Amino acid sequence: MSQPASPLPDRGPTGRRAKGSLADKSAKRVERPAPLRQVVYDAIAELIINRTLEPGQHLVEADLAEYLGVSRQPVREALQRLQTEGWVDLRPAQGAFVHMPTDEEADQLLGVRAVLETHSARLAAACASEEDIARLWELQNAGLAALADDDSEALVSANADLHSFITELTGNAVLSELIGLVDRRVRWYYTPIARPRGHDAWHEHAELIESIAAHDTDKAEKIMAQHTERTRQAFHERPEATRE
Amino acid sequence: MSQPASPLPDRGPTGRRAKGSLADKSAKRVERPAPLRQVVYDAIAELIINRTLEPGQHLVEADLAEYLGVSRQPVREALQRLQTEGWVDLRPAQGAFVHMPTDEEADQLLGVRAVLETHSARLAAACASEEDIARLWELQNAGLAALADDDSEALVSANADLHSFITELTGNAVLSELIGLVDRRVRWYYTPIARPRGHDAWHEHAELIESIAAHDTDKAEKIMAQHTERTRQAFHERPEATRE
DNA sequence: AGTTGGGATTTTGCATACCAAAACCTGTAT
DNA sequence: ATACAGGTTTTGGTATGCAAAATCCCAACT
Repeated sequence: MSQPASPLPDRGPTGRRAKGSLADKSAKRVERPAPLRQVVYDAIAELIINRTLEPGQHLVEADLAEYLGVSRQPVREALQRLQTEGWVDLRPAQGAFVHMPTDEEADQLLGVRAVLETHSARLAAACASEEDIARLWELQNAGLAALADDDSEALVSANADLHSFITELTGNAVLSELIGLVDRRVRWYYTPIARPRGHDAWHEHAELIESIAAHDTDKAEKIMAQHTERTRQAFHERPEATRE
Repeated sequence: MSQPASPLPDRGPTGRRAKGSLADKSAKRVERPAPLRQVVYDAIAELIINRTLEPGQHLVEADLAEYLGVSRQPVREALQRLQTEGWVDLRPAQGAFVHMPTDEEADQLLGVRAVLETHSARLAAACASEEDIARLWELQNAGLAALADDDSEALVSANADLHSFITELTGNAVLSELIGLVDRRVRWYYTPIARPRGHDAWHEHAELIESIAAHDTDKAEKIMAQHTERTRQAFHERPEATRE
């Protein structure tokens, strides 16, 4: 045998799209209707995040399907993706249960986030362009506005936007994807401390952006390390009332 | 409305398993037959790793289902998990294509891996017990044996075992899960350089284990940073022949 | 040559129906 | 209370059907 033949029927040449005549970059595809499983995923995730579905609750496929007006198939697929991303636990032969967050897990997530974001800040400082910096200040101002309005939800969202833009600056797709995953989960735990932490956090953001603008990698790294570590501290010192 | 009522039928109390009478720790459940989707996942992943299915190849659900002797459903579910873990790309309305690894992506993966493993080494050095150390030396010897046998596959496997045990030492489940994900993908790219890199790598491992045994967190961190960075370098200097 | 256009075919995405095995629930007898 | 027996629910998987979308193929046209 000269080479391992595929056990699957031959489907012709593997690499389509061979010659790139029309611009490869900025390939803004035609708008495609989102697959149903994606819509279902978003819907269930939203129900979990806003606590409509409580931690520990048993999610019955048939019930979800009926409630959302779809069949069991997309619900099953959504639940499995929700598992891989930590929103639900899938117990064999028993089904899906809304994940029960523990303090220990939150701490671990915040720890991993700190490491990834710190590295991300260093890379971002190394390669941010002028317009990137401008965009950073825009996002910073959006956050300050939310802070002034005392809008907790907008604050969390603005924070996520700023951090996620920094990760994109790194040019490391793998890194930003990973941070995105961790951040979305952190956000769930984070909401209760967003308000008290807000003032300090956005002051630290300003320093961070300045060091990125100056391409001072060491300083950016250091500030982000402090920033994420303080968020972690804030979580541990959060008021009793927000604990389940 | 006093509290957001669940839109789903009431299924009684949410938290089963309330009172932890029997030991919660070391809960070694009854052996359960692996779900079919898991078996299918492993099978397809194996076919991809050993290059039976080539990068870029179009995977047709029906063909895979027939080949594996199952229906389309478990194949679909496996393919979707394979996507979230980077093995295949799922294009809407077109199906699954074996992921085509690029040098850039490999570099990004190795970069993220370096950050995570470095942090992991620090934590491991902080909290490794005597028997943990003993186990580390066992794994180290297994690696040296594979090196002596010039068994490339065993070498990659032993390397993965050692690194994965170190991540478990951290006691950070989130961290070890994430590293596991990244490592499995790195392994794919890594195989071609395992042999030349082998000798140096296992020498570095010895230093690493020593510093962990001495609970010297700074040194462990530093050595792991060098170790992973050198692996990254080795990848860039790999022989032409191994490039696709 | 090269490109355009229009079916025919294939494949996905989802719905529906059905079933065995496992887990759960309940009531009764110990 | 505990244990047991039987009925119900739920999962996990199979099979099938079908509309929409993408692909492929081939002939007609510059």
